[in-house]
Amino acid sequence: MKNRGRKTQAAVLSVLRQQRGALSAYALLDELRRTKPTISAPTIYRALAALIERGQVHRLESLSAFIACKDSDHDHASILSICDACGAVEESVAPDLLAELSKVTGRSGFEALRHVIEVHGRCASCHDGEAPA
Amino acid sequence: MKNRGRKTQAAVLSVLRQQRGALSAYALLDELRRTKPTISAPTIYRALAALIERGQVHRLESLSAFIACKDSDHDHASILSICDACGAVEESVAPDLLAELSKVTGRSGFEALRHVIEVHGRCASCHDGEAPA
DNA sequence: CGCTATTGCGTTACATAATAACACACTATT
DNA sequence: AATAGTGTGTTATTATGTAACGCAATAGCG
Repeated sequence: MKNRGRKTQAAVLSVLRQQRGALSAYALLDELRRTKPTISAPTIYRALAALIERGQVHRLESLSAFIACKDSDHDHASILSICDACGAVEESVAPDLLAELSKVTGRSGFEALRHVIEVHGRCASCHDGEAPA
Repeated sequence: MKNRGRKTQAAVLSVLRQQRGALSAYALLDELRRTKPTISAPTIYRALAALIERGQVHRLESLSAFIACKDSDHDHASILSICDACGAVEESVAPDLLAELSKVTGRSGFEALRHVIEVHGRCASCHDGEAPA
């Protein structure tokens, strides 16, 4: 049988999709316990690992948090914009930029295998809403 | 007095500089305890915060680890190449790339304030040394 | 169809990472 | 010298992540 753990994975993904922002593993845990009180950390982490492997979930390294991937199809790494005010996360794709990045790091013979690109700042709404003074 | 905590910061920086790769906060702690057995976690974290603030230390978000900054002068964010085989970390600077990145994330009105760019892979030595089969 | 080996999920229990909150030391000022 | 103020060092706790074990589900075999 191939999909033994898929139930948990589906539940995790479903919760993540309901969120506007990212969720820490333990926030996710609390959420999932509402319907399945016995669930525990490694279960979550394994589900997350599988989902990340398949590109359905991103881990935000700089937040130790997780978010559902929006666009279903991409093998390429994402650029994640994180609003530090409201927690909203936006995905961008820019293959040219990644190629450029690999070129820069490759100058010394480094072989790039995985790109982590996270940009912190303010989203449009939070930026506009700021007090001008 | 302005430099009360500077002793600790200097010690932390000194240890980090002796390393080829990055050090976790607790590895750093163990190291520092050799000369100052009473030192503890928050002391380290505060020293690291100050050093990071001044740009003398980088935090590797994807490793939860820290490394001394090589080139003394830069306000701009670094691109960090991390060899997953030997742990070596290399810094690159590419202002054009950062500008480009800000442009991409800025399409939706996002204001970029801090860039986290970490590239995992193999450094030149580890790449060359690999078994071809 | 039941028995047994295999695989991998779920859980318990623990390790690592980070920080809140308190107590004290040093400095500057009167 | 006494005192207020600032920030450091420590204790204790919270958060994050994982190793290792045991069990459930399945597939192979008699």
